[in-house]
Amino acid sequence: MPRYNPAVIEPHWQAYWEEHRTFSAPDIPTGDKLYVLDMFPYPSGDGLHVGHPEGYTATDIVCRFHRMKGYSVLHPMGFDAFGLPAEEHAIRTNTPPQESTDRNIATFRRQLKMLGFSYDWQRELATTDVKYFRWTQWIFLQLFDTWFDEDQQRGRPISELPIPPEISENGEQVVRQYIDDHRLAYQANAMVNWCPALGTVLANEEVIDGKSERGSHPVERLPLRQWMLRITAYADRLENDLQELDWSESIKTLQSNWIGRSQGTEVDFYIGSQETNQKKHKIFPRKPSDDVLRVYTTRPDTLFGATYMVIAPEHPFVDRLTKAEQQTAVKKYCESASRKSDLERTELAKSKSGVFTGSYAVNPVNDQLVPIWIADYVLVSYGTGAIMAVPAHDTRDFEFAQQFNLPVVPVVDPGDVADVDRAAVLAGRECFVGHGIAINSSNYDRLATSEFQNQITADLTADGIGKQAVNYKLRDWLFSRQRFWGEPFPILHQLDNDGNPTGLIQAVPESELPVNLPKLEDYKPAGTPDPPLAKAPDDWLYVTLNGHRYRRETNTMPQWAGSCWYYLRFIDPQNDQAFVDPAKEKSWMPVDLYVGGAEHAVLHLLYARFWHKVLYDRGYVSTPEPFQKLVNQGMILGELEFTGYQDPAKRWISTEFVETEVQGQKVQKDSRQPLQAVTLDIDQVEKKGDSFVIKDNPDIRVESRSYKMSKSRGNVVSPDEIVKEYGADSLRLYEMFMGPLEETKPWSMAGVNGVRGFLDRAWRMIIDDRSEEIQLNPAVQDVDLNEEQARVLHRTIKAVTQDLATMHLNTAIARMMEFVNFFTKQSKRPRSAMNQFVLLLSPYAPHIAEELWQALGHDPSLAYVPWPDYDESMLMESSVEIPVQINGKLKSRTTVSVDCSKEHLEQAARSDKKIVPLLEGKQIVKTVVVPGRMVNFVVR
RNA sequence: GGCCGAGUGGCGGAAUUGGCAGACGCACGGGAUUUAAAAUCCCGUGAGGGUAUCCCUCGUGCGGGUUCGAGUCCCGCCUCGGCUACCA
Repeated sequence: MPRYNPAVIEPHWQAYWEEHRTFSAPDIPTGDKLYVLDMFPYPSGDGLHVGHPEGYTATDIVCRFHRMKGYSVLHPMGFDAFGLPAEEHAIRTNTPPQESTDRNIATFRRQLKMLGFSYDWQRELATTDVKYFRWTQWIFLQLFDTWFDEDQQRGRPISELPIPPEISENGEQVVRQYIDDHRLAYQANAMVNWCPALGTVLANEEVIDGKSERGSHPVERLPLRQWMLRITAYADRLENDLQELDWSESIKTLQSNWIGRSQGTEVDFYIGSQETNQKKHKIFPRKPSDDVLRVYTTRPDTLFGATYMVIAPEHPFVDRLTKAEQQTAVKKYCESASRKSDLERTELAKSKSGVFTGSYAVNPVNDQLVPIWIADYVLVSYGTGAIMAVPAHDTRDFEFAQQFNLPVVPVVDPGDVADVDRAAVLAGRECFVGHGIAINSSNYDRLATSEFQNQITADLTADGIGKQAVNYKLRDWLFSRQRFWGEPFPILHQLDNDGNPTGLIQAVPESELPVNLPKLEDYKPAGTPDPPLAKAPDDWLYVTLNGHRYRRETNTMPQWAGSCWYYLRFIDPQNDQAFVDPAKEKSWMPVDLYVGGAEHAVLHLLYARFWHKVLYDRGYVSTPEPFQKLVNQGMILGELEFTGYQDPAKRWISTEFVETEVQGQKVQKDSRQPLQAVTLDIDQVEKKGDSFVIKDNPDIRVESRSYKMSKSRGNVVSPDEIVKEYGADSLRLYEMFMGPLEETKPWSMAGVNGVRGFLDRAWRMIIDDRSEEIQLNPAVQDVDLNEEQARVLHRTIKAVTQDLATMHLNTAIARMMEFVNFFTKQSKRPRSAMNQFVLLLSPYAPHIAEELWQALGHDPSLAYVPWPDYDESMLMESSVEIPVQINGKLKSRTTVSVDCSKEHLEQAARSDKKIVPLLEGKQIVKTVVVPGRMVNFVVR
């Protein structure tokens, strides 16, 4: 077998590594450690996508490199296996979801092994393993057992929660309620997407435009008892601790924006009877009293411009504030609002909607009566669910005021600012949201916005009608799903003698874990909002503990749960005494490099960091953050496509006359006629100016771009076909050669063929492809390197090593290609250089490298052979070509010795035969000489 | 609407961070080998032009600026992509 044949050598070396446990990691690292983690995949029925191996290959290269550098490397893989598709499959086929999950995992495992990743497969786990989710449940119990101490800014055991006397004097029931209200895991009523036609509760992503994704049935919003996690308590720490992390600034801003901390002021507007008017308190009450409507604003300086108020349709005061004559209208409005999805409330609503309650409140700063409206542009879940509306200085309020003819009172003078029509603002005809100088604000007039804010917040605080407040866009985490295929909650609901819930809850004792999923008769939806587990057999559902009868919690945890801590379990995957051994945890954590798709940039990473911080506060982990360095790989798109557009009469329409409608339909700009997309072949088009046009009709521009890979577009590439045709090493190499890891890049089959060509050439550089047996190419000889060969070798080692350290894997491959191009032309190829090259190549293309290493006469494996060193002195060339410029324009090049002095270089440039005539008769104003770099004469 | 990112040959992308734009690969063209093809090897390949084995001009989305010198820095735009969605 003289030719490079990946189909033979790849399975051989995979079997070798597996048999010899080449990549098993020690329990405790010896010497330097490196923990490199891939975001583990959801094992879908479609198998691996070429997007997966991109990040996996990059991390594998880093791992293989560090093993050769002498590090202890932990590089595990597992499966995030709970999830909706498996449950949908179970419903359709009436088979337990475990079965399809196991099948899919087997496919993923096979595909991952086929790509030669150096995972320690002994540590493989799936979130659906009972042995794993036993500890997911255990961590939930820690969250349940923790309260957040605001003063100390950390989570503490619930047993240390101080109980105020006014609580404890009301008896055990009230105390237990108080305690439950302070846990990090607590129950609340939250809205769910209930679909009566399907008889099930849907996840947000299953709802599209207010209809179910499957079957397009109407979806209602329904309040349901849910488990929540108090992530907002950790919001400030989650934001501040980002600073210490080696993550890209854009991901940090993304998380920071998601947390969305804003500082503002809470203000009470009096809504009681007119006679008493507003009361002033000594101190601002923690919970608003019944006769006030509390609002949150970031612009307390605009209080004098508040001309009306708005409460959310779900606000608890809706009924109280609705006057008899408005009853019908309000009821109708709130009902229609409850049917709207969040999306409909925002994007699709081109104009604002709302209804007047009939009630008024008193503006505390000027005692004016302002009408209270209900509108769905105010969200009940943010701030206090009520706002003071300042149409002159808030675009949303302005739109609403225009719609319903409400007064606009300007209170901020913008002054002379570009793009602002000051006169229009002062006349209330335009809205201005910037800072300026106060007007129409009594004795606050003439104050600058920020001074005003400080001043009025102090004054409101002194009067007990306001105080500074902080709000977050981040909401508490809705942590339960009405689904079967998830971790059961280790929670019991106490029942009274009649079998009704008492409202008291009880954690399942740690010794009773795990709470496994029951076997069900069928997986069909119950037809009620009850979770499927409510249909479980009684011997699962009902529990007797310490003489009480309990019913198990029937909600399950969301898919995020298992992925919140898997990186810890990989450190000690078999431990049945603890979720992770503390000594092992301390020696391996934190994760040194975490690579995955940007789609998890916010939620997964935020949730995992939150759990980690709770575990840290409770002393179970040693680092405040789990992932020290994070890299987000870019998306891999399908092959480049050319698309032309035709109208119904099959006439071509150039792209500048094509518009996209909201639903994605392409239409002609003026006539709004729908257009047909036609895929064109590369040789039907040509480049003209900035765009591509139809060759036979150069006035017609066409679209040229790559699209996301999707089944419906039919541009999905499977790793299986690439490995079959080109081999795993070619796939790995191509994915790295495509471009920078973080960038979005289009797939190209021709590109895969190109890197395969490189591996073929590398093979022939070392192996005699004419012989029957594997034997060395006769050009490979035990000879010393000549000066040039040594320079090329050491330059390659240096470049490849440095590029690897900075994860510029595409240019490292280019350097190795240059090496092969050079040495292929050498009639004598020193064996030592070939050895070094194979080591450089091995992290990228490990199978061919092992094969070549053996052919060069070494024992397997090269996985722990020291990484080549380079000698800086070998890189030096004796002479160097220096560009000579006149007025910054390149005019000539001159060759000088590498250690040439500044003076000498200038002299050489000045006397260059092309430069001499150009300088003749000119006055040299300035000469710039950068030794080893360039010379520039500035002349007049 | 907001935030983030990106615009360099026919295509993917390089460019030591202000110093020879287009490394490397693909595609394409020419040649060698071959009965022929595949494979392989060699040469060429940003655009335009000229007195054509040599030389000139232009050129990194557009318009300005800083600098001896800008793909790289600053200001203002345009286009595309991703995320997000009335957060008061």
